[in-house]
Amino acid sequence: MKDQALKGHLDLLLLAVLADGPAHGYAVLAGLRDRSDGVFDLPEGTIYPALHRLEKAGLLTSTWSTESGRRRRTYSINAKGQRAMKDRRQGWEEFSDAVARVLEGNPWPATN
Amino acid sequence: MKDQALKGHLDLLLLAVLADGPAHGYAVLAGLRDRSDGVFDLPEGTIYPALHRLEKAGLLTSTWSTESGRRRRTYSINAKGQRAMKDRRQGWEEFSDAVARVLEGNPWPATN
DNA sequence: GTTGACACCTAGCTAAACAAAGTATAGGTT
DNA sequence: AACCTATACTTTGTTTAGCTAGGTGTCAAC
Repeated sequence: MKDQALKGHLDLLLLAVLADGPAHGYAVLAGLRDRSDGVFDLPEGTIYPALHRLEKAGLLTSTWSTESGRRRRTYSINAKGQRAMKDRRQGWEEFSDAVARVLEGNPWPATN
Repeated sequence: MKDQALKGHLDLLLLAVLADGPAHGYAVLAGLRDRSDGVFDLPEGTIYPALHRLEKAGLLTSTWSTESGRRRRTYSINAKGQRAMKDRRQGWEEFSDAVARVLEGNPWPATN
């Protein structure tokens, strides 16, 4: 994947993964990789701070647990997060549609 | 449009506009705005440095002219730029397809 | 004579993704 | 026992591209 391509779209991806059910960071990481067929194989240094940011913004809540000796922080999307996801999803649609229109080419003769 | 959403995708948009024919910076600005139905209404401080960057990268060439008293720098996409555009276009497809897959939701039961 | 569209420029800021390091457990291999 | 890999989480600091906010100048309209 191209450098910088993710900028501004990661939040939506994380929210979308967590919208299917609570998951801990490492599972989100794996879920994102699998769902995107390997395109979004993101480093931990990307995903953990992003989850912290989303929790701080009040879109996620987290709870600690221990599964077979390993500490896990499980994130759940809340109502505010659901709303934010819908907003960002709409934003994504608008964005990608606009890109598509630009890529489609010029609808009027290139006079000037 | 969301903050940061453009990061990493602007080059493709500029190359796509210029692929329809040479244009000066301000015309690229307007073209992008029109083609995207106002979604990409970008400030000059975004577009001019980006065009400079692309020229420096050898994807565009520019020539100065004067049209009714106003200096214009007209940019043309060259062969290298055409190739770069195809690459980035493919990158965009891959990226947006991957986002779409993630947004589609979980294809397997959310056990774990 | 001021406003607004046209047309260009750049220094400096910001924020988000990332690299790179660290901690720690469990399980398998040699 | 020593080693490695996968799991699981954390944080500091770097990068960079878009944007803010200013600047220069022309022309037409009011």
